[in-house]
Amino acid sequence: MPKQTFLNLPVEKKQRIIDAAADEFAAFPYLKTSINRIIKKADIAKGSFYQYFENKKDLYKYIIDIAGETKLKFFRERLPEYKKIDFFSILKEVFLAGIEFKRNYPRYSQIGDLLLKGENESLKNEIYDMSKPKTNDFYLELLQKAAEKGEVDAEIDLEFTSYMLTELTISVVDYYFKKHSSEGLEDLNKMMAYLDKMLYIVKNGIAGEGYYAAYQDEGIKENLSSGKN
Amino acid sequence: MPKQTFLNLPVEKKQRIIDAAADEFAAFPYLKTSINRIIKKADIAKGSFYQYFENKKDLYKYIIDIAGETKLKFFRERLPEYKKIDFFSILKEVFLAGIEFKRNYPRYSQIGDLLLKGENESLKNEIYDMSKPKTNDFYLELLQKAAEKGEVDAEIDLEFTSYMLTELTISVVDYYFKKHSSEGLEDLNKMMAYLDKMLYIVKNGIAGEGYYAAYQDEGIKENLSSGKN
Amino acid sequence: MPKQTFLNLPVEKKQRIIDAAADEFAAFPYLKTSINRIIKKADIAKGSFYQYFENKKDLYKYIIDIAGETKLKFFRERLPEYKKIDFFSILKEVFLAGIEFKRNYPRYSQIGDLLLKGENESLKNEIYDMSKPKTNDFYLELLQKAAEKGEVDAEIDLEFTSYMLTELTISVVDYYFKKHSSEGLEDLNKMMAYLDKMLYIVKNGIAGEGYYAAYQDEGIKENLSSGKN
Amino acid sequence: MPKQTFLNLPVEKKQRIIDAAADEFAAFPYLKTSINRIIKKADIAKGSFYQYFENKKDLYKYIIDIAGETKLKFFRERLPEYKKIDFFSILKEVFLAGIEFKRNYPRYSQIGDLLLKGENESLKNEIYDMSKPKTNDFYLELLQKAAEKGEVDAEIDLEFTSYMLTELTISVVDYYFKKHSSEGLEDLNKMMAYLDKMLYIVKNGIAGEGYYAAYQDEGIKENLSSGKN
DNA sequence: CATGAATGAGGGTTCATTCAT
DNA sequence: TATGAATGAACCCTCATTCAT
Repeated sequence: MPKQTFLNLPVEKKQRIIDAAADEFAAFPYLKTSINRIIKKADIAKGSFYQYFENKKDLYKYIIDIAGETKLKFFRERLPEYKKIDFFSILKEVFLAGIEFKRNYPRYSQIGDLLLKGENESLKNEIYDMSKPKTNDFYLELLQKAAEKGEVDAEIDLEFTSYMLTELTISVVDYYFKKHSSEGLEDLNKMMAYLDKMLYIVKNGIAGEGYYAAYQDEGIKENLSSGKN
Repeated sequence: MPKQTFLNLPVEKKQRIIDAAADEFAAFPYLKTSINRIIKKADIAKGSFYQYFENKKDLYKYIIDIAGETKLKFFRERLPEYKKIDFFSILKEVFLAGIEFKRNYPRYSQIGDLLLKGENESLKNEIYDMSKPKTNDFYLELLQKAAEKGEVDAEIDLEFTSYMLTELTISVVDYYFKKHSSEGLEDLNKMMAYLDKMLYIVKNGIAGEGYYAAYQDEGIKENLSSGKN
Repeated sequence: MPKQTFLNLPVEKKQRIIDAAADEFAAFPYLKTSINRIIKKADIAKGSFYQYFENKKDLYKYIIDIAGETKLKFFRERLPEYKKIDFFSILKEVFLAGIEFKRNYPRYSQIGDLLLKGENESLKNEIYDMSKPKTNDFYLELLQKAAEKGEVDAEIDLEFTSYMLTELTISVVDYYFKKHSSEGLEDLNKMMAYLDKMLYIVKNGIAGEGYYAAYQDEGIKENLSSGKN
Repeated sequence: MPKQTFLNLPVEKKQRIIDAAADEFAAFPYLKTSINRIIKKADIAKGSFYQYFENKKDLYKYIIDIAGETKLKFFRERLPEYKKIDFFSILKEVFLAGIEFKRNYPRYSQIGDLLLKGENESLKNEIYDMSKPKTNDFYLELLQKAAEKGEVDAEIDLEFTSYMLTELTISVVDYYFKKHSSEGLEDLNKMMAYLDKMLYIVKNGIAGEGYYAAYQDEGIKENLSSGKN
């Protein structure tokens, strides 16, 4: 986290530095980001940078933190009421909010994506220990409420499921870009179609009638229940 | 891909270079890998390297390709017969084979992981266009056979589902390491427990009775069907 | 030496600065010491530092001075009476006191050692001109008293001899650490054994009977007397 | 030690680099030496430097090694015959040779001095493990021969004594410069006078008649003998 | 076809000191 | 008197690529 020196800076200068850093971290994978470029863009001296932050990682964590806070605030404002609609519809809303965030804060969103997919595992873990609660627990929270209302299978492992949901949500976006790369986020309909497919799986599963017909008596049941917990 | 000069090399020398490169790409995220270290380990001249490969990326793609081929071969040999057991049990076998591959070819496995999680998106896409078909279609193939046998819901989008399955499988391993970091792959039981949870979700979905009771008459059905094909 | 501003400081703050500086100068060779670290540890402002001291060297000299005074005071208190025992036994006492000082004031002792061995010759000379008298004259004083009592050869150059004694004393400790590095000062017996060897040489010299037998008539005598003065 | 790359260089270029490095290491304490200055003076690229040497320390060790070899060669050539004269006269010759070396190879001599007095203890130890045998054993060798001829007290610890002799020799020079700083080595007579004083002490010891008269019966003898071996 | 020396921009980081407030 | 932000040169080191031999 920034040194006091940075926090004491005039707002305008602070913002200049944050902007320059966000630009850089959104534009390059962490290992390729350059302090030199950041300070040049922010128009501060090299030495000053190290008066503000311990090192590059310190700045990075700070920007990640800002991005996370911004996202959380955005979500909280956009999704004030979960009560009226069912869990899977809420998931849809959350997803839409995520897309919207990507549109409104492409830089922060991009930074988060780069981190999430970052190859620097140890850095990632360090960041996670700091920020994970905020983002990951979001789904867990929703799941818990849904469980209370009986909207989800009572026996599933909520924490595990929330993790899978997170990953699946990301996968939907990835799949979209894989199939329609470079189209941007213009055609929301296609994206939503994929989301529906994903939600269908999560909701109903994919086992077909043939499966139950053929295997239901051969101890599969036990196998299944062991997966509940 | 390597230049002809490389292919003309004696097998022993080729292997030395491949080994050195695999070591390097397994040890560092791509952006941190160093040609200097590779040529030193392989004991070849700097100039020679550039007569064998266009550049670092060229070598990287080549190693990725080898890793992919090795993995595919390993799977094909280990999973010769899918006919006798049901689809979800096969998924389990495939998963186990993946773990086994990790154990037998930790370097290649590690390289694949680093790539998959690599922050260098453009590089990744370049690689994907080349190698994804090989690994990803594996699940698709299985799904298609399962569909023929009616083991999976007839209306789901097989390609999309195979993508989700791939991601979920990876997520299971990630979750395991997140929860039991540094335990290695020793305790397969814990891992398999997570796998069962994942398969349970994929098989049955997570919608609970409360969901159907409350929302079944409010047009949710349509929503669901739109998620099928 | 410190500016008046420093001397005006409340005792507690002065001490904080002295402590921080002593820590730093004991921990690093002078050229590697950092004002940044010192002010951080002392919790004073960068600007304040330069209002208290001219620069790093100024502070360094001041700390060296304090260390010297402390050492001298320690010795004077511990060795109040030289009268009862012979000169060489006093040397032993002095040596022991030195070891004791090392134990009681490891920081100051370490600073002195770093300075003594410091590669920055010009800095060293500057310091010496200031502080050497205090420590070096200690041996000279002892030697003078011993000379008066006839305990040492009447014709030796006392000043020169005191210098050699100083160096030899240091060498004994160096030799000990060279032979038993990392043992610390725990085993005083070994150290004292080396000291005895040194004192033996200083007391008796190392010339053997064979030397006198073979060369006594060949003008060696004159050579010897020329060394007395 | 240098990489093969360096050894393959044309003699002229190698020498240019060695010269530039020797200049630098003679001019500054190790911690203040600058690779930048060295490469500028040697007129080589920054990258080239790191093709030749691992790092600054690697180069430093190399230069130290060269200096040591040069000194040893110089001594061996200048002191071919120890047989005809007594041990203490040989010491004188050795000392003179050292002075002469200082005059002929002031740079190498200066580097050695800086190292010897260097405050960077760990670096020094590293170097010592490499080069100490060559220089320190020189005195030991002489002492052993002298012991065989009975020229030195049969019971002294030769290794310990050789260490003390080394240190005393250095101290003589230090003392000279302390008393006649900035006179250079012009007035050899003064220096030799100090040497004689030192040799006198080493030869005869400094105990006076008064010492033996007063303390000889009070168990001092045992103390002395314990200092022998 | 093999070689390996040459390159120099760029990396992140530390530093003692100044000076306006 | 106290402050602490600003400075920018200097530090060591790494890098992928070129090219003359």
